[in-house]
Amino acid sequence: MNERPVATLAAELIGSLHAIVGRLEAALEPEGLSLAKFNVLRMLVAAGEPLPLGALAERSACVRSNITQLVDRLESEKLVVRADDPHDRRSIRAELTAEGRRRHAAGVRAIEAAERELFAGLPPKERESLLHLLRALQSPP
Amino acid sequence: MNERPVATLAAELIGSLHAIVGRLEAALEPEGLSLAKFNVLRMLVAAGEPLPLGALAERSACVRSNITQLVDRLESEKLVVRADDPHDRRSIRAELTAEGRRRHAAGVRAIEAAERELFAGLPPKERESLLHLLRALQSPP
DNA sequence: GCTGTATATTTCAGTCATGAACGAAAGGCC
DNA sequence: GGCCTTTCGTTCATGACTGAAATATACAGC
Repeated sequence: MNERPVATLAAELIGSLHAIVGRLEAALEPEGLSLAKFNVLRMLVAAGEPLPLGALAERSACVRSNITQLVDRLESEKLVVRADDPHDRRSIRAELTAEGRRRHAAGVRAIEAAERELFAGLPPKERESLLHLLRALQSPP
Repeated sequence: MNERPVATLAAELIGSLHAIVGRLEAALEPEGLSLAKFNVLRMLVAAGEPLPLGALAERSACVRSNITQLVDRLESEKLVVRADDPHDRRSIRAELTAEGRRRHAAGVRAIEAAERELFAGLPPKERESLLHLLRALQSPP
């Protein structure tokens, strides 16, 4: 007779996850970064080379126009530059600047500290469980 | 030597949040509602009476200006109306319209279906575990 | 070589969110 | 009554995100 728990669960999940995002965002803020901007820098560092905007959109699981604007902002802060792709004149690649690398490094430090603090109260075994449970939610059998 | 798992967990949490929100949002979309708008309607129905915008902001854990705009949109769709508070001339209360109630009811049906589907693969016991783990994350000991 | 179709980015309009600054009203205090 | 501070809602600027429409280039098939 109790239809409520499911709804309560969803609301709480969203609330908890929202709080986590907020903490990470707060950790990045002193470095002048947002999670969105940091993620773009992170992908560029991981790739080790300039990436076409479409690739960034794909890896971020977001729409292309979002990346256009995100890169606009990053470029206006001189963290990346837009560079032509010599092999495809439609394509534009985002390339890290030296300052972009520095900010990324600062971001990594900030976010790792925040994550250690965030997960400090959760033993590794329980972290595993949490991961499994969340994954179970995403792939309905 | 492996510093990565923590970061992976956080990324995964954020991914899950996005996935869950996305599914609920998609369920609401055919009814012409977003999660944000639905939540306002939900609070008004739960309260059983018109609520001051400040109260809505507090219960949504968001800033007041956000509610101002949300109520602007809801009002332009004729789902709520702004009514003066006779006891406090600063205060403005959001009041459900008949259409607002109908849309809320439709939203409840849509979102409950989506939530049942979302949690179908997760036995009740594991739902509890998930909740406990997330709560443990929020209150560092 | 042209034509059509697909791909890559941008632009624009709209939603949802934040924070600072503002005007209006309420309430406490003397 | 007249001040001072707080509270309430709004406005404005900005960020992050979406989806539709426009533009430019690439490429396959004829």
